[in-house]
Amino acid sequence: MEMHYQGTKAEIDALNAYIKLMRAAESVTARSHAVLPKEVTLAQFGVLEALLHRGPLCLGELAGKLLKSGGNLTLIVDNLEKTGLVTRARNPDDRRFITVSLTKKGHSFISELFPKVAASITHEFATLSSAEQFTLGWLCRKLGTSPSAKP
Amino acid sequence: MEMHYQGTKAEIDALNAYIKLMRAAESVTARSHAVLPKEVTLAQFGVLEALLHRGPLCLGELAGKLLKSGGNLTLIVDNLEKTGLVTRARNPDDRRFITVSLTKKGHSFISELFPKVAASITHEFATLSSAEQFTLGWLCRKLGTSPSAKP
DNA sequence: GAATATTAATTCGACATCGAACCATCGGTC
DNA sequence: GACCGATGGTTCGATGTCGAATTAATATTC
Repeated sequence: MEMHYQGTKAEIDALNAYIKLMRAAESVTARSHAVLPKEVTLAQFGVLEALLHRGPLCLGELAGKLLKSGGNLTLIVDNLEKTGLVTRARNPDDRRFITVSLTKKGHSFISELFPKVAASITHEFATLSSAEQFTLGWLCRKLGTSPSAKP
Repeated sequence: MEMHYQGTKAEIDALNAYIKLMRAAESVTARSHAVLPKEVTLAQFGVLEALLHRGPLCLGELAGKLLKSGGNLTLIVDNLEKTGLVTRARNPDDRRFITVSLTKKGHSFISELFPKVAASITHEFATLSSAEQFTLGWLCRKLGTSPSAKP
């Protein structure tokens, strides 16, 4: 939390904001996902949630949505398949693609779990007013989509 | 980015803010740490930075500062020791503690690297004004230190 | 239509990460 | 001074994560 670094004011301001940003992201995630049962990990929850709200997706789409590597998704889906929450199916039109779908068990599992996580996140954000949440979202959006024009 | 979930307004607002928070944290970290040479990972950089700015620390202190598990720190320090950037030393007063210190090589390495990362983070945050950075930090701080009073 | 390039997924090795079990050390108490 | 609980590190198994190499399938080009 303390800054033990001598830089310009711009650097100190940016580093302080960055540290707080990271701490907030980590601690909100840790607290709000404490409701996850031990049967699923955070990464697996992310896949199930994407499938619930967007329908069946192929592995590349999942990797894109979740900002993970392809090799990573292969493993996560492997583990979800082992526990019977999703299934793989080759796309007959283009046999390179493999579509991942929720099983009946997976659908009822994530349908029941997601509202609990949503409520938990909402509870965490309740320390901010609606306007503050909007401001936070706006600032984060500017940061996240920064064109990052290299000088 | 789109919300495919029907909840209360409070839930939708919170989830939107949460998604933007996570995306910002991930993308700023990814872009600003792209300057890291391939010899060190992000986790290793975190340890080196802590040692540079706070001096020698024992493993438990490192785990606390970086919010990582003890077992995790053992491995990260193992790898840093292999590449000769840090050393372990048992504390003679209390032989349970193991103090981790930068080697000469490690000190010059991180001393040279850190300013580059700091400049990169500053560059990423330059899309926000100083006041906006302060606001963002303040909102994140409220979120991160939320007492999370369970209802 | 056969050679080539592109794309999707998997595999693999290295590192990260957690949590639980384990081991060593210290600080009591009796 | 021997038991006993607490504390700090390590080990271990499972999962996650990346990036590079590989494989399978499709698209393109001549």
